[in-house]
Amino acid sequence: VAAVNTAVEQLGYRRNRVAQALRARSTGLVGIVAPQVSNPFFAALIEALDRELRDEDLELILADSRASVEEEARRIQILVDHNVDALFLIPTDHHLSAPALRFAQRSGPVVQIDQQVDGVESDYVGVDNTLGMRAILSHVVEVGARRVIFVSGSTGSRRREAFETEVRKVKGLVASPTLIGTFSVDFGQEAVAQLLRRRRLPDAIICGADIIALGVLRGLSDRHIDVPSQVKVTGFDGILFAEFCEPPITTASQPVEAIAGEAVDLLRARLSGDVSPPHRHEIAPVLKVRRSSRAIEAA
Amino acid sequence: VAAVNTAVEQLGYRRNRVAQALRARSTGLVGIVAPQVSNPFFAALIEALDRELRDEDLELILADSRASVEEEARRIQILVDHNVDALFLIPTDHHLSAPALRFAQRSGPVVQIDQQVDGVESDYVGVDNTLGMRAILSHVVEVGARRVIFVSGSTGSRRREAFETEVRKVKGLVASPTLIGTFSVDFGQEAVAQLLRRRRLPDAIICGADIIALGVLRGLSDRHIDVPSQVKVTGFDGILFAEFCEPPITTASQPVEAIAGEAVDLLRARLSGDVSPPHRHEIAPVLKVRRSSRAIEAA
DNA sequence: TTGAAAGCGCTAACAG
DNA sequence: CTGTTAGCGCTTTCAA
Repeated sequence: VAAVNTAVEQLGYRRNRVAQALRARSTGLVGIVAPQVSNPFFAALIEALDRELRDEDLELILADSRASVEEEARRIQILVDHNVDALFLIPTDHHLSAPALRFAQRSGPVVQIDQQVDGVESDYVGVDNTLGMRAILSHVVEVGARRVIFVSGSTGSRRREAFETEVRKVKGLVASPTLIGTFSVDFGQEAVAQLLRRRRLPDAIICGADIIALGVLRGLSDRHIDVPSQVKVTGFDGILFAEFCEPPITTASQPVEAIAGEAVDLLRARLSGDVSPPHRHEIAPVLKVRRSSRAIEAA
Repeated sequence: VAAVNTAVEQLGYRRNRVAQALRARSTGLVGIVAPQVSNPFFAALIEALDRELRDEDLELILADSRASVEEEARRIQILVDHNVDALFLIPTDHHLSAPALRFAQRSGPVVQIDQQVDGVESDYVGVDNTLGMRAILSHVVEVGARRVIFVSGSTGSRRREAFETEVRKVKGLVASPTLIGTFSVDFGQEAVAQLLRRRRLPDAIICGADIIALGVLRGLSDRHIDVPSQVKVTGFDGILFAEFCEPPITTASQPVEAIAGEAVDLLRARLSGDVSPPHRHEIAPVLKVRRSSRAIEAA
């Protein structure tokens, strides 16, 4: 019998995972819903999650929500229909994503990543935005900035709150009203245009994401405004390209591997029946100081 | 009865797609195996494929092969085990990926994207590398380059062949021996180090991918070699960040939406029973001339 | 037109 | 210890 088994399996028999899934009520599939796969930060995160999940014999079903709450809800519904064993969600909106998140939770474990929906009890893994903002702000004040402005996409609510709380704690900093748009290079460029319609440039532009900072740099360079001598710029996330642009961007770098590892650990625990209250895991970002915020030597 | 159906369904009934899949022998899942999700070109491609597939009621299972043939084979096996209805494959090696590709073909439609495996009959959608190389080479010769070198990752075989064929057709160009490494920023930097161990810089460094070009730029800038006045640099793919680096990189831009659209069209045809011989769809890239290859005004 | 039954491939449970 | 059976939820087929 054992011989038959061995022979048959070596002759290419593979058990049917669909039938298995029907019987066992477990597909071995995990969904991930992200606002934009082409944002290098999310792409890096997805790559890291994929790698972690491989060791668990779980496969990733990818769904891009295009930063739309409706699309997000739709994609979650579809993933749930496919009986994913669990779901990773990078919420699109800290408030409007709540119903979709709650719905997802009804059918299995959900781990929120990077962004947190307000007022919903749920597992979460992400970076500590307060620490990150504090590091960025104490750095820019150190290199001589006084007037600062925050520029971010609409979802970065926790990050925005962190900015607004921390900026008050740092002596000598004055914040102009925050500029909110989308997480895109284009918005970074547009933000510069908006800024220049005001009286004068701040000393530092604090961006909620590296891709926004990239656009800000381009907007400034198009107008022949030098970074860092005329204005300093910082990003957030630590994407590869923040290091390879000109000037390289100072950023709060998210430890993507650690986040993915922690997220999968949480998932594994839930899948093996852990019913303890939601965990919120906040991982410290790493401040990478680069030329975009360098102090001016001779004043 | 109809009333009951309506009522039941509105009360949250959803049919079980796993049971449906078992019965119908169709899961509604499509696999994609890519060498590196965090390469922005692949990320953009995956995003575009996801969008196209959404309209077909198909979901994407993502598998990163980490540019390893063994891992690629393993991931394909797993996707096949999950009964994906079809597979997109961005092969890791134009030769060594052949067994895995053949294996995948035995269990359903496969569309190769971006890279082609030699000697296997298979659907394929990608860019016309010959056209792209020709455009790049005639451009660099026009801006005064004479000695050129090709720097690429190991897989870019078609692209490399295109370079080596086309470079001979352009009057006035002389090619140094090609440098082959990996598709990464790091390799771009390393390639510059290797180049500088030789006697003298070429006039133009033709990179097989934008991310390599990014590394080349950094390697050159670290050594205070100016682009484009001392050496010209070109990329391939047209990733967003090729436009937002310094200097912006001249590149053969791949029309990602068109490629994804074509790939899904092919898939749809195969899924609805089309058994015509393999289609090879080569789409023309668009040359984007940027500062990294600008002619020097005053010679 | 409506309803019952069979079976997709698997595994847990139970009988021999 | 081995072998049979039932049933996961669906859809197709065939009968009433």
